[in-house]
Amino acid sequence: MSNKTKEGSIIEPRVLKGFRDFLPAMEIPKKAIIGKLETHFSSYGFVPIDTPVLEYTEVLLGKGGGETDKQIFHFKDNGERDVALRFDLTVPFARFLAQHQSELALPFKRFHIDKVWRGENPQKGRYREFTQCDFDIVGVDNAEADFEILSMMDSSFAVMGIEDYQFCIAHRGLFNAFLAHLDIADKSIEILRTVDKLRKIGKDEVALQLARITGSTDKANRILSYIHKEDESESFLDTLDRLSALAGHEEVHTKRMRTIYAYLKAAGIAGHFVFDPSITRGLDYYTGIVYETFLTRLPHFGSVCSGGRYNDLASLYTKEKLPGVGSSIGLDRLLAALEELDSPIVQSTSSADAAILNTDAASFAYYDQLARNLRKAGVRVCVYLADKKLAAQYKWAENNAIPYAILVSKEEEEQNRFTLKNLVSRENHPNLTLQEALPILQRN
RNA sequence: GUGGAAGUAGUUCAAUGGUAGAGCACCAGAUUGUGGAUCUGGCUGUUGCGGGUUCGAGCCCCGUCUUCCACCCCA
Repeated sequence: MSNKTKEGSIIEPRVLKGFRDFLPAMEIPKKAIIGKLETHFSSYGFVPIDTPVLEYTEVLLGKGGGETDKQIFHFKDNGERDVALRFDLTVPFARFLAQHQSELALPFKRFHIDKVWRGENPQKGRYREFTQCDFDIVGVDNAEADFEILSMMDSSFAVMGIEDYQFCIAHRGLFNAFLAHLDIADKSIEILRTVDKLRKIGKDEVALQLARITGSTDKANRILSYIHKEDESESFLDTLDRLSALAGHEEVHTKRMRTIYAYLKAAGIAGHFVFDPSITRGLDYYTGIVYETFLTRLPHFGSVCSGGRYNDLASLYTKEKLPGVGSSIGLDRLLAALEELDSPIVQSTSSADAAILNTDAASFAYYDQLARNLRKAGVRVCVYLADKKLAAQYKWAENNAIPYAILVSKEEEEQNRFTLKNLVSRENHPNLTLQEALPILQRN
């Protein structure tokens, strides 16, 4: 294989707009987070699944709206089939459920961490290829399932080591009941999209746009009073009462939200959740509770974890009733935000706990044996493979964020001992046995 | 997809249309194989890419690619 064309010119190495390579400095923390989430999801009894990256276009476009159509990567495959890259993990999951429902025991709780593709124009924290971490519960439509998803969102952020975040919750069903009460349910989608911009363009501009959509200043003001809290400190339950009254004393959805909040309270995590009636979500398939997550120090980055209840999604593919609720962490956006914040989470890039330096190439077999013994004890260790001056070897270890060097003199080799050197403090621990070295290495 | 801004060495930044520079980083050596000092030398580069105008383009014009911003939408 050659990287040259027939003319002998070198092909410019490049990747598509919105697509990225991951160097170890970012891939290591990314993989670490994924590992933590997988362990965490499993601890709740969620199970992993996988689905194809490529699907029939009609399967993915079944519902979701015109915007999805525009953003989906689709093309003809070599057999002239109309195919598309998955736009999210939720729609393929609905297809998966319809296809395998006889093999699944409901309620079914699954997680799925993988890449999705959208043909949007990229920006910081916004890519054409990105990883979503989905977790969903299907087969039950109740407050307990809604709560468990919210509870897992909260504990997932704790597990990832992220602080300063806020979950903003609303209820699509309650809002639709409110619109029906105002007799403008037919304009629902347009209104939802305008309401969603409150955070960005402010209430005056939203009021103007709503008046244009509904043709009524009065209705626009009533929508505004629904989505905009005059009193920022209004409590979750007070907001709920106010919205219920505005929606003509709506009962069903209000009661659901009350129960969910009671569970959050009992679990001691209610403080991370605020009722934000302006959260509506752009995707059309949500029918109940919806939520977005913002990092309080970087709100303009947008939501890093969103989702909601979708009771009719699987109805595209089956007559069976398969209500679901779920959430998705936007891992790439989250990593971009953590990088922006100089978070220690994206700075832990060490490839090993210790490097055995090459002070005598003739001793390689001994170094290898020492490395094997350390690995058996659970230490991540590598042997420096080139034959260079020690200064270069220290530099190499430092560039790889390896905290300890291991040096073996002739005398130490004969006694099966070695010197451990802390590469940050440059402190030496000479003449150690493996057993003596382990506690020092394991402190990290 | 639409509109705007930007793109120079690995990186941070200079250069009126007139010969591509500086710090840091990197590599080699002085230097002894347990490094952060100093000195010497070196690569720092087809100025994102391709055309055009011009005696001459990093600079002006057109196209294109990428990044960033806004719209749209979203994780």
